[in-house]
Amino acid sequence: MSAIRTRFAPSPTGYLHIGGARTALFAWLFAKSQNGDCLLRIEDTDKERSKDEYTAEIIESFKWLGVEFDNEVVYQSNNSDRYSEIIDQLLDQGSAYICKGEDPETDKEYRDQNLPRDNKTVVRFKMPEEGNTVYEDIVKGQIEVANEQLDDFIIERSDGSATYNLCVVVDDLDSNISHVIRGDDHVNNTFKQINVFKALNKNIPTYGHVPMILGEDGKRLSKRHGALGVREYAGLGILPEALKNYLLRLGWSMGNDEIFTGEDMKKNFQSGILNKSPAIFSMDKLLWFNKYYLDQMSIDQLMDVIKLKDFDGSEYSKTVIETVRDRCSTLNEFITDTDYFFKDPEDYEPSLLLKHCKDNTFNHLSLLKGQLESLEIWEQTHIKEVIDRVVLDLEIGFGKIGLPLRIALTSRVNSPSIDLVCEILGKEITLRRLEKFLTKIQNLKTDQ
RNA sequence: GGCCCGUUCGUCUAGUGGUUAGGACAUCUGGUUUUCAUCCAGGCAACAGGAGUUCGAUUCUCCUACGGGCUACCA
Repeated sequence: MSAIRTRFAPSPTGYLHIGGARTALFAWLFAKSQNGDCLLRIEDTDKERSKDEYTAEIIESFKWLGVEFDNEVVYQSNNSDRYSEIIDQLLDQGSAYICKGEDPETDKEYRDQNLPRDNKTVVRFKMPEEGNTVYEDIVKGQIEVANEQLDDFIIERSDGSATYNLCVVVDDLDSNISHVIRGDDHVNNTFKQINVFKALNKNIPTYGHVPMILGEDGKRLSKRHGALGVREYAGLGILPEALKNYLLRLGWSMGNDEIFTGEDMKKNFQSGILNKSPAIFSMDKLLWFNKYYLDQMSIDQLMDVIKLKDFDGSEYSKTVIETVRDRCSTLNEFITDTDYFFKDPEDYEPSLLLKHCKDNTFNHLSLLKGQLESLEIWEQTHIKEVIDRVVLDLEIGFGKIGLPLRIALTSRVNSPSIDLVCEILGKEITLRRLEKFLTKIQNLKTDQ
């Protein structure tokens, strides 16, 4: 009888950012953990700022995140007749009044005057003038405000359209919302909405206000400090599971546990607790979660989500992924850190050459190249033996020859073990790159 | 300014009227690694301040400070 039903109600005036995504996750989990439904409602009554493309982006973002809403998406723009109906009812029963839309205090004079409606007037809701409005918040506990603090707020604009605080109540009513889980920027609206429910003589839903997310500098999250859209995290190479897990842990906890997969979340959400205070976003920790989920994936799964032409399912591409996976904490790093496995370095950082190629580097590398050419079994251990021997013979440190070799083959100073890289690349490609590199640094020397 | 809410390591947090205040991320130090990363071991680090209540408060109450939110014919 009292089925759990929640909703997430964004206004399509921008992309879905992580704060909204987290609020939605909590509303969704609250319902799903109790066999309930969670609806998506697009609050597009602000015709100026609402855009269809944002609606599409929001829906896409949730699809990616793996948050699936129930029933049809509700668009407030479709419900204007219904809002007018309720406003008329409120007017008829004396719970609202027509006024000139000046400041709330002067408008109050029209409370009982029955002004004629025209295209200049607005409709205000009559707030109780005495007593308190109190409610029990699921996350914050009891919250109370004196009614004298509350203004008679506008429910119908001069153009005849209904405003937010009225639409919300009507839609929550019509959708049979049992629990309103939303951001705590709405606590003050709750007092207004509760009084509308009362005027309508309807049951008031249970409210739960989750605190906001703050940027890394502790300030309100905005585009300037890291309030990226959900889709942008996807672009950064973050896995949806990781973002979801991180967002959950930002404000929700169950003992000392950190890892919660999609199923774990639903199963345990009721056993955990929601924090009352705002939390600061940390990219470092998100990345840690991302690495964790990356580690759980098989090579085939990785190949599937990376979506790079070079990762074609061949043994070679699998080997590449296997050898670099420890050093990657985002999907994108699999792409940017493996290019040298698929094509010869085109150019080298001049500063790199300058720093690591000294006078005798050419001779050292030439010697090494000669030794590698005559190596019959092209395997890591044998390649390592060759390098070790050359290092020993020349009485130099490994870095004197290993680093230039790494640069020659990969064009960078960090890579997996260079002997392993040689093996994976194969003898032919290794020698080819070495040859090209030798020519390069020889010219470099004659240029000087 | 008014109103509402909040405050445990740098960050996310666990926890209790009596605890060596726990974990995770970050950081630092070792070990592994010829580089980087991974991995392993260890270290540093917190109850905002002041009054009460109490035999005893991080935990309960009040005040202050600080932080966040709201204060639209936006949502």
